[in-house]
Amino acid sequence: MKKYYLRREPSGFKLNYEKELNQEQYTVVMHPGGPMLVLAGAGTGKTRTVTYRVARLLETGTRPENILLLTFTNKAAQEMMRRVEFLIGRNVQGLRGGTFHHIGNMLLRRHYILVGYKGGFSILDREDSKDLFDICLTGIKKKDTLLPKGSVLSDMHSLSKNKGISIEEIIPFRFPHFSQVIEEIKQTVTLYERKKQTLNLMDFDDLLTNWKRLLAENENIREYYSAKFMHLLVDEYQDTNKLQAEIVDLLANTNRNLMAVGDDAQSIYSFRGADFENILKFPEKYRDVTIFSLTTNYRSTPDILHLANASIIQNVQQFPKELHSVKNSGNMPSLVPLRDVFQQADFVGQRILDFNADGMTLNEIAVLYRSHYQSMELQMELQRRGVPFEVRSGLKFFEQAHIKDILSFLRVVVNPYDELSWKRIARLVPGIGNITAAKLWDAISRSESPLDAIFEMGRLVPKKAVDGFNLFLDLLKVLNEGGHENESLQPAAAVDHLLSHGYEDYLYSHYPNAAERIEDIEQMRRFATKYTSLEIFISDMSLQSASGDESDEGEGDDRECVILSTVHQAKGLEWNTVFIIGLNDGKFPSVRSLKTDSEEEERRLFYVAVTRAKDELYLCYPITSEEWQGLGFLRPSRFVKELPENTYEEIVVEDGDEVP
DNA sequence: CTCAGCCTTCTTTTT
DNA sequence: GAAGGCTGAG
Repeated sequence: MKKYYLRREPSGFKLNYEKELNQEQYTVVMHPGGPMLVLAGAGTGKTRTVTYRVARLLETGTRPENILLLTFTNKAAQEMMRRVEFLIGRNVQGLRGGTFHHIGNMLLRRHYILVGYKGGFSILDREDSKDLFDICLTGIKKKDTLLPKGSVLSDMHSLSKNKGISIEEIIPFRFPHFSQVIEEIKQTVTLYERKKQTLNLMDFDDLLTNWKRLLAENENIREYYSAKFMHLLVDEYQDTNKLQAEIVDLLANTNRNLMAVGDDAQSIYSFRGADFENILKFPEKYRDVTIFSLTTNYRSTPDILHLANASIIQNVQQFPKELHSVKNSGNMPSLVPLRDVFQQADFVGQRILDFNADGMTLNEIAVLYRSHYQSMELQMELQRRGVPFEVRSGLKFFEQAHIKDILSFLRVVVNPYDELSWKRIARLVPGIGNITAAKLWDAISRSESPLDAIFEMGRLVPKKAVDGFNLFLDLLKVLNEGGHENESLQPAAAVDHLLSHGYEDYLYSHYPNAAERIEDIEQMRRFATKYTSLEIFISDMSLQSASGDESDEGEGDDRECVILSTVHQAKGLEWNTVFIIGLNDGKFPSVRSLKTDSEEEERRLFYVAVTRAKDELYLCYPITSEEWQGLGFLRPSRFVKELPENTYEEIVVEDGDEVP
């Protein structure tokens, strides 16, 4: 169906910028162009400003395809585009927005030849990258050498790529333990790089490095895209890394209409190479920059903001700033010592029910924590009390074994030289383990046409596995032929076929929670119906950040529920009432980050958590613990202890007369 | 030599 | 609850 829109005259937008924005926001939105740095504190209407800015650009005649919006999550991008459309009252065709990885993926699928790749390359997620490193290690590792494991190597390599620091420089600095084996590590990395290229695989970092190479090494490409994207808007600039900043610089090359939005106080991704020097040094890099500050907070009560300000002020490295609230004073934030994690769960559960009884919807309540495992007791407690909740942490949807299994089948069809996927799916056949899978791969990798050759490999398989292997071949046959002939096999049909021709049985025989897993795959199938290309479907799945949930039009699944989330995933969101649990020294801040000298980053994380709350804030910490090592007493978090006493009110919790 | 199943260990944060 | 290591069965 084709839609026609009547072109409106510029005034047709009817946006009253002066009325709908405050003075600070208004100046940003109306600014003519050039490099802009917008320092936007928490809750100061950052999204609003960005979306109005985009609307304004469109209104003054910029075409949608000449605007690029780079965000931190796909969700943020979608949200912003949705709001732009709402503002101007119609669909905006051609407006580009997404994460760096997403846009990189999109461009590289168009220009893969220029970076030495073949079409249909697969994307390695964290675990794949780790597995591939382990494979590379087997060739290099000698008996007594103390080489790091694949997972460590993967981290090391990723950090080096994202920070633009070589391996030999980064090891003494971040991984001094391995200073003796730098040569071996370098060999392994080289092998890894080569393998990715021959197997037609890109890891997450390659989506950035190859994107940068594409722009840096090809003048015509650089000129084309930097001319095309007349206006660049980068959200969460404080969490970009060196590589991403370089890409932005290359893209801004021609027009220099670059608007970077961020808040140095909310930089929480340095473990991933984010460098908030990017934001601090932005003015040096762009001398003609105009700097804006948004300091009026619309979200939180003055009481909550007071506490947040008192916390962040203890950081040395920052642009000092103070947010002021426009709301009326409310309740003091509560500090709640609890006996142990069970009492903590009990307290939070009961408080939630109380709020709910007073008429607050559950959607306005969130519980935040530093690490996923801290939510376990609470999950059990909420279950027990019948409080619906949604967990937004832990294993991502697409990282779960059953999802990856399905994807691996699809991946070998698109990229027949995907070693990891071949090995993965081969091992699903009963009777085939690592050894046989490796033999199969060995034969596959030598063959001209793996998808044909695999059918001749029956003799490599042990007798007891033959039946299973034949079923496996049948499956592949359907997937493959459907794909080749006339592209009749749509992603959704492929998923469906896998499920109904064996994988369902596999799940039932291997997992007690097979039904849930099947439900997940069903959801994936539904999601797949939006795609006509396997290749695009697979890469989108790999880059999908949201936990697979709420991919819109999920049939009425927006039942009321409490959100449980890590602080990292809560960035950019807000709730009426926020509980922060597990505020103990060693947990939040975590011991590991204290060792690596990132206390300030942990404090920023605490700041992010606190500033999610609109009206009610609870800071909870258990006093004792029955955990394995440090049995006995826990100390309250330093972030709590350093708070001035006039910023909170302490609550004492006693066991009541509740009958179990 | 291969595989599967049971055991222990250990939980940062994520595109 | 998951992932890796060890052991015993085939």
